[in-house]
Amino acid sequence: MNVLKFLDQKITAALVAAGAPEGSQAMMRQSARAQFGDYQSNGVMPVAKKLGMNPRELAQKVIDNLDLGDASEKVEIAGPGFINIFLKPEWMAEKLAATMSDDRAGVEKAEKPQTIVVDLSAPNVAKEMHVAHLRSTVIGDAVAKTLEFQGHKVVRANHIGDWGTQFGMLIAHLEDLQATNPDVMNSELGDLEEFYRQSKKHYDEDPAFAERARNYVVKLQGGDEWCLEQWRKLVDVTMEQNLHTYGRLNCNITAQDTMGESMYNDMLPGIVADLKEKGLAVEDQGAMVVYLDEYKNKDGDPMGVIIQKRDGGFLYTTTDIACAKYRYETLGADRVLYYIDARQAQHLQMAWTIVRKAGYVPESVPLEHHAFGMMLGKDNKPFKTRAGGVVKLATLLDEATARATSLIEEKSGDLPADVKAQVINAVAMGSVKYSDLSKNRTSDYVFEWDNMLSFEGNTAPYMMYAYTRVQSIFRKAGVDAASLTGPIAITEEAERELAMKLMQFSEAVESVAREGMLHILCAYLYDLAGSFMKFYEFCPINKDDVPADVKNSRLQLAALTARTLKLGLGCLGIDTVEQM
RNA sequence: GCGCCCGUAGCUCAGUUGGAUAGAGCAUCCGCCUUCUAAGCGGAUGGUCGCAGGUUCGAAUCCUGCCGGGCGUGCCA
Repeated sequence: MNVLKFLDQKITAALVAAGAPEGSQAMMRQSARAQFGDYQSNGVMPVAKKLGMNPRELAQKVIDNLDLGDASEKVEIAGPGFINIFLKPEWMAEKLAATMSDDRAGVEKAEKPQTIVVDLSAPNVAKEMHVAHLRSTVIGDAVAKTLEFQGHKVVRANHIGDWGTQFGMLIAHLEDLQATNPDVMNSELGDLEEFYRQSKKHYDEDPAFAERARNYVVKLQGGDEWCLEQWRKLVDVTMEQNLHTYGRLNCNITAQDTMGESMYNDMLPGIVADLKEKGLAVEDQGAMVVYLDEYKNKDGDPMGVIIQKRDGGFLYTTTDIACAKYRYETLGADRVLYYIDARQAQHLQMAWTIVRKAGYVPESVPLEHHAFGMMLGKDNKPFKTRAGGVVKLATLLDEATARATSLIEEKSGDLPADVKAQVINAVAMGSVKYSDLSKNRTSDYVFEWDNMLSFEGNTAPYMMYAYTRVQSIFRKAGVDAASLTGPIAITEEAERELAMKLMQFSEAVESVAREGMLHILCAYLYDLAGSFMKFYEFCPINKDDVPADVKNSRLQLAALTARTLKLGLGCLGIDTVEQM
């Protein structure tokens, strides 16, 4: 169940019964401090002000109209008019005992399942993924997993950069390489970054090569078979590598999810014609332009967005307009989430403004830009290596694996080889992902090896470790977690704290689904694991002097902890292991 | 020039959309393994929330102005 929602409904009703206007908010929150109870309502004060009442008097009237049944132990007014709610341990115990038979750990299925398109990852063809791609990939996939857990139909849309003028030089360069080595696709293209660099260099230094490249651009756009074939090779070899990386990262992004820029080519002429017909686009200096009053240019005039160049070529705004249209019309999206760099915010807003004006996607279908910040170096400036380049994502993952290997050799060298390999992988990939997921996605973040590959404190291994401790308890007890029944008793403080955390899983999940902020789920799981660690220290289970009923109760709390951690980490795309 | 974003402990970051005494991790220091895995637990140190005003019962959060940084701003994506 969702305790917050339950209390919010009760207090809201009581607030209205106490004379507050319809629509008043209870403003329920988890309490900031233990002394303020488990939950607090902050909604009385604003209402009292509006009504010209004494807030504490109104709070009292709210309490008089409040019926929480056997859920609360104490409800008190504090400070200027807060209402603090202390839940009854017996009530919590009863709810948790009921959750034992729920393999979703208390998270309800969505009332109205939606089709949600998640735009994510978007690597570029003929380039390797670098660390900046981590955010879009990992966050997008985790949100997708969370939404799927809620029962929504999710379409992962991998908007790869597979079109544009750069393909002329890439095809020309590929042609040259193939002339000397017919098997180049299978051998030398292992390093795409180098391939791209070489072709760019050639393009800049050799006029004849550049001329051939430009010619290929025209032919490619005109649908030339040979050019398309070369282009397809580049796309395939790139995506083969990227799919391998997704697999390493435990991201469920497949070949079927690849929906690159090129996919919308056929739609573009029709879009431009339609916008012109609707009077939204006009010709200016040979180009087709949409003027938007919502945005101003340097001179303070409405900003013009070019949707078709003078030479007839299209720009990425046009593609993004077509893309939004496609996702609504063809994919049947009820909601579209874009995990894209914050720098593209204005561009997306403009494209969507046009989409709305043209009526391609109704207002009832939200287009949400879930932006994230840039990657910075230690000097707080945009991140670059000493050579001015980028760190390849594969390099980061290799380094993580190497570090995890030496740590696990040191700490658990005697694990069977296959188990050990599994643990190394889970720890390495979990750490990298968690370091990204646990940060508020809207802010820039500093790339630091040690920080990103840390295995101590607020990291994925901490939670994985908590999980293995539960498994260890069950191995020692010789009990099957699934077979447990009977009453749960909450008496110790550590039990109470853990029980409260266990009941708040659904709140974290719903928050993620609403806002796409994974760090909220990370923070929740870290709190949960922390509560369990304390419980583990202070509430023994497999000890001779522990009464059978207490042991049975604590085993259930442990079992629920494991289940919640596994489900929660599952939403993040982080694996659990049985021992480590 | 205009627009958007950012500035919180030595470092990396939270701060539930205006709530109570600003919290974690790392680092530093002190305790805890013959007791279910010490990748852990308990405790300590560490803050003029960039600066200055304003709004109100209440501001890290909202408004204004500065300072500092980043990004974007018509024919790349």
